[in-house]
Amino acid sequence: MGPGKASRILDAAEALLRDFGYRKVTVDEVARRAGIGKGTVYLYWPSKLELFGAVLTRQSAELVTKQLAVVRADPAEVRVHRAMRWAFVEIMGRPLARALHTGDYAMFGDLLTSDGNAGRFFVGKIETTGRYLAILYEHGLLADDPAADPLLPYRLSAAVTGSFLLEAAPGSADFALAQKADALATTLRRAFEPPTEPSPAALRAAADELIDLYRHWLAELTSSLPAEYSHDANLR
Amino acid sequence: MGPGKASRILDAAEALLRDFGYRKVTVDEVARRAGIGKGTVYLYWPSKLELFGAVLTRQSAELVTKQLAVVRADPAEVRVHRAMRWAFVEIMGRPLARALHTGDYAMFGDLLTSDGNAGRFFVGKIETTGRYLAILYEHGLLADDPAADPLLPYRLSAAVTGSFLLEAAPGSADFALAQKADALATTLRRAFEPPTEPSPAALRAAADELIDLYRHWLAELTSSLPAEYSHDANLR
DNA sequence: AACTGACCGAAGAACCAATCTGGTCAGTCA
DNA sequence: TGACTGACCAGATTGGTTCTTCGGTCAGTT
Repeated sequence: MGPGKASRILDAAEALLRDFGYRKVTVDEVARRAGIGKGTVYLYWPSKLELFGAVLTRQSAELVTKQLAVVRADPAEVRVHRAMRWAFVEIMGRPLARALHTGDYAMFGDLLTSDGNAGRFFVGKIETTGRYLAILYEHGLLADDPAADPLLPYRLSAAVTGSFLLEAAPGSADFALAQKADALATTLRRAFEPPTEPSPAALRAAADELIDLYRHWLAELTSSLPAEYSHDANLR
Repeated sequence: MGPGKASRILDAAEALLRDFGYRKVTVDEVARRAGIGKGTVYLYWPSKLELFGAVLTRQSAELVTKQLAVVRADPAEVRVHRAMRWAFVEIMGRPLARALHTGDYAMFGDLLTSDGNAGRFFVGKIETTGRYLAILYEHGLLADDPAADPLLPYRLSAAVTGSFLLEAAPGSADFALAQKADALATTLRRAFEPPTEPSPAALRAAADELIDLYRHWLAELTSSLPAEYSHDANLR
């Protein structure tokens, strides 16, 4: 079987969103590009807002799926500085994810400001980050105990955010993306990880737990997507 | 003698800028608040843009003056994590500086986007940061050699920027300002400073050089302000 | 000589008619 | 029968026009 109808609609919506932004894209345009009638779109999503919300959710699901594969291939990728370095490069390579993380909200219009939509999206991310840190500390991959230091997620967020938002500002194009990713990794390794190199066993154990965490997160993300996305091999 | 006329105009412009933003404030309003005629404003500055540019320059000069005093009182304040912690708290306590650093550009309108104005302002800051880092490394207060690592200023900027910009986003009000400042300090100390505690002699030597650097910077800032600001005791 | 405020043109606000678009639903098609 | 469609509607948006405001000037006042 080829891609389902829902997927084709999401593909069309995603391409148009990338090229013209939420406001300039009409539901009719999306339908025509997907080769269907406008009414059909409303058989799958109750509103334009939900449709494009699904585009973002799918994008997130793709990212999590890919990171899952990366960690499976190399357990050392669980380490904060490796995971964030990977995420930085990956996100910067995706126009949509990039715009989302560099604060380029012109592309999204009301899509994010309208409450409820982006809310759940970010909350899931914050929760997952908290558990991620707990797993790392448990296996000696984090310098500070997240349970004893409630500011740790904030501190990590602050350390990472700068790299993303500087990408939006001009004058940061002086360096290659890989260099900036390395800079972020260096900062994170020193500021959040223990000075000693982790053992392969600890990495393996942490990776196993993280994979489980990501699989649950992925299940949650795909649950609000068309059914065909719930059959991903990673969920088994 | 009381405050000069130029100062009173800047005071009026600053208060109105803080309360209503660049676009909503008229030159006539500034003049009336300062108790003078509109034409008089144009005897001191050639345009509205330059007038409000001077407001920002004065704000910078105040910050540098204050930091100068802080470093004079305690040489340990030259250390990256101390200096940035101080700057973070100080800037967040000043509505104008805060808006400038949290990306709240609604307050500034064309004031920053119009080329040439903000350009020089930020360039001076970048140059000074570069020299600041060189001084620190010279006295063993920095883990990496800025001369060998051209990305260091970028890396520091990225690490600091996040703290400022998270202040603009909602949901960061969960923690006290002092806690967030401490978080920033911790990240910076670990990511940029050597693991060993610096000697008082090194701090003293670095502080002396930094004070000199700041005095030159201050002279540069006040040179584009009305003459009365050039007589600051710190410039002697 | 320092200062002022009436005045000018350009930029922006306010208004309104014409157009567009999110969402619905009666009807078509397979 | 049920998946699908596109004409239709009301509310939002746009574009064009008029009216107002404001940055900057300068002849005149103090």
